[in-house]
Amino acid sequence: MDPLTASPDPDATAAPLGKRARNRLAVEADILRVAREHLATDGAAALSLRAVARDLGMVSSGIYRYVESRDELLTRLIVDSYWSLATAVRTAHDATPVDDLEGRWDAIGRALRSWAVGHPHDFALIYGSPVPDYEAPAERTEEPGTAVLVLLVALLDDVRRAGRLTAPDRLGLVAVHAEAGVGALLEAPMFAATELDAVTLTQGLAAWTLLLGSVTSEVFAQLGPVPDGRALFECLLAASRRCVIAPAGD
Amino acid sequence: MDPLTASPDPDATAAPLGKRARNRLAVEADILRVAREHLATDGAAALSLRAVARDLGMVSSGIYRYVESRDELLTRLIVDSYWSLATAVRTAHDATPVDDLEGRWDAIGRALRSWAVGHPHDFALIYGSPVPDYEAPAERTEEPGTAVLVLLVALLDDVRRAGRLTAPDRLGLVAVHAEAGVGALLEAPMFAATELDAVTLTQGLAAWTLLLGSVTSEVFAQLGPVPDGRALFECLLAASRRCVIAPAGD
DNA sequence: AACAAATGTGAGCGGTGCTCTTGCTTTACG
DNA sequence: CGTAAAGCAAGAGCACCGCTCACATTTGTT
Repeated sequence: MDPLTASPDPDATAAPLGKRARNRLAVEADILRVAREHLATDGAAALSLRAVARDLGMVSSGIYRYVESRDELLTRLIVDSYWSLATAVRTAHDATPVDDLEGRWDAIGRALRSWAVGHPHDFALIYGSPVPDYEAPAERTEEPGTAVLVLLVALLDDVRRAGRLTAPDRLGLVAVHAEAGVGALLEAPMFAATELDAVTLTQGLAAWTLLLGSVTSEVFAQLGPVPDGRALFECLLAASRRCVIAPAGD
Repeated sequence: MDPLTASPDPDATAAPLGKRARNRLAVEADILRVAREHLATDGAAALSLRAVARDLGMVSSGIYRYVESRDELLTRLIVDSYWSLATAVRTAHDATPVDDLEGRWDAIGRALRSWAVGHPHDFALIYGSPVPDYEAPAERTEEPGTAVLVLLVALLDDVRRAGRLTAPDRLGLVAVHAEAGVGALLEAPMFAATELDAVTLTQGLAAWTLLLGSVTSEVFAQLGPVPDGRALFECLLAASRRCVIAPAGD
């Protein structure tokens, strides 16, 4: 089991960290590790605090000294998964030359797919049906949850700046609909450094929706058994790319 | 609660149907009705046979006379939802003139969305993350599950026949990838009456993936709060339509 | 050494899916 | 018509779950 965790450690307190505090961190890490194992083998719905405690050799009630509730554990796993995905995608993206726009899109898409295929349950945790009666606290998931989108927005703006944007009418986009649909979103801080308009953002959303839909469809086997998932994905990846980036000689 | 059910009744046995058999059918219908209510209010994961039995005034063990297990009840709900969705989509589609290709696509898309928005938990049951340790028996879900796809395939073939197909290179489709990805699928009986090739089918899958992704994204709120979901959907619907149907004057 | 905070422990509550046995009622058949 | 079979309601019970509480123990600090 890979560590999966890579959340940046904002407050690297150099406090001495007594024996007790150190042990607490270790136990918390153990809990998260075992929980991830259970998640990977049995899925989120089957995640049981009692089972995790049992695996760690502690009494069932003891785990509540370290984890507030099952939902809280789920939240930690979700945040963890978000970071894991974000770093995987970012790593792949950053390994591609900035001026290779198509390459950057493909890198993001392929990284997303391979992460999702490798961590299907984690993927389901963040992009699957929401767990009933549970809502991830926005203040903890917002940053990692939008990390991938931030990357996409930057790429989208680079495409615009390079004059490589696919013509919106190729997607049949109606400006007034796009404005109504996502215009207000452009006020978000995420778009502060960009010069994106509603139509372009909508193009980006179409591409992202197609991309995410491709991965979802494959991971959740929504189309039943497909001869070659990888090949099909390459086709859909190309289609999603074309939603935003026009072919070179155009 | 609308009946939701509309599965065709293939064997309308005119058997006398004694008192006992009649009661059994009534109880089974009651169970499904109450289960659907619970599903609509609390979601699939919170569906409890005990709670359903309690609502029906029967002892917890009694419900097992009518339902084999919780999974079996889930299967029935899934099949039910499939039929409900399929008839909603089919009804909307059939109300559109056959030669209005764009209209037919839009009708399917809008019907899908409005059904999903109106029955979010049922939608999650069908197109959400699969329930762990549970796999819907293919022989019971295949027919209703592919009903919508059958409709799309027919439309796709009509588009091809009308010479209105979007040029595949607009989607950046690579023939060899498409062949590897979905070529073998064309052997399925679903495509018997059509003359579709792998590339065209892949186009259709791209369009469907984008369409389904749009709905999923909205119902599961994957993008967070969006100003106007309806307007955004119209944009993505148009984009998905353009994956298969070229503009009229082309 | 003494004290308070952090931690470990086990019992217990109400909930779940599911099985089994015990009677009772309805149906079907000789 | 009577009897045997099949269907059914009811309850106890098993193992699991999330979670709480009172209590004992350990630990770090004053």
